Amino acid sequence: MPELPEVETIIRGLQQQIVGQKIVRVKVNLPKIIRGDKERFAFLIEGASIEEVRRQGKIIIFNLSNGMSILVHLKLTGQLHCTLPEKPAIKHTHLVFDLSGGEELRYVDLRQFGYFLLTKTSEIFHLPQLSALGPDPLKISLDEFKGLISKRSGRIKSLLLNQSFLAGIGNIYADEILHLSGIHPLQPAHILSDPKVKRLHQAIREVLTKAIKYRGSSVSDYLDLAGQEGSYQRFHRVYQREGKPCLTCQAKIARLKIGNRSSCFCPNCQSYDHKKSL
DNA sequence: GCACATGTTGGTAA
DNA sequence: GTTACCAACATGTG
Repeated sequence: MPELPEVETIIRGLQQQIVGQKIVRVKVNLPKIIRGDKERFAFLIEGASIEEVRRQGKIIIFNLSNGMSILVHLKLTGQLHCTLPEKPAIKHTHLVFDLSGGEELRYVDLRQFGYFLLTKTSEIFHLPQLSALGPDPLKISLDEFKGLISKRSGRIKSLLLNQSFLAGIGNIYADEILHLSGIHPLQPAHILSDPKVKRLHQAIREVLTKAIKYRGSSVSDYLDLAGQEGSYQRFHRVYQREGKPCLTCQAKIARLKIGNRSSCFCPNCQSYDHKKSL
């Protein structure tokens, strides 16, 4: 479930708890999680210190003291846990870093879709995983956003999920953002009226900022570094609420498959634009 | 057991 | 470029 707010919560935890520590030892339980050179992965990072942790979109980047960087994508069910070594490893613990501070950083991933990718820090921006990402949804200006959206003819729901358009929004927040901005998920992007584009830009900031404040949404699996749930799911207005009354107008929340993803929305609150109103 | 659902994205084909 | 579909995988629900 980790989308931008969950990943942001995790990197803030990492910045507080593990930056500055040395990676003493690496245990790989499930090599397929490592992209690229599985054999040398542990060898190349043991002994290096973690100098910086940041994110780009949903990707977590660890910069190490030896000129290497680790990219981590949690995909659907990846989790990073920082715990004392005494704590028994839970099922699906695929990777363990022993840290000089005495704790362990563990990677747990039920569905095994996530990955760790080791690369030279100097080559990081040549990686397609990073270079293909669009701007950060919290940083893009309204004008920039207008420019991008006017060039896209696809359906707005799919566009919000497209990481090369904006990096970080996933299925939960796309549905919540569209509801807050009153836009139908099938709306073609380029014929949104100016006021709606402005509302959308605003809704993106509002939803993501508030979700970060509440440390993300724990729908089924997501937990933060300390194993704690987020609480933004309390504020979900449409996501996974098919058939329930809209919290704004009482109409029944509907669900559609759009681009193979389920989309929940209120047919009454969320309407289409035809680019006439300005 | 079966059918379908679940946070992501990468590859392929049209 | 867009779009649609299937793939990776484990588990839960009806």
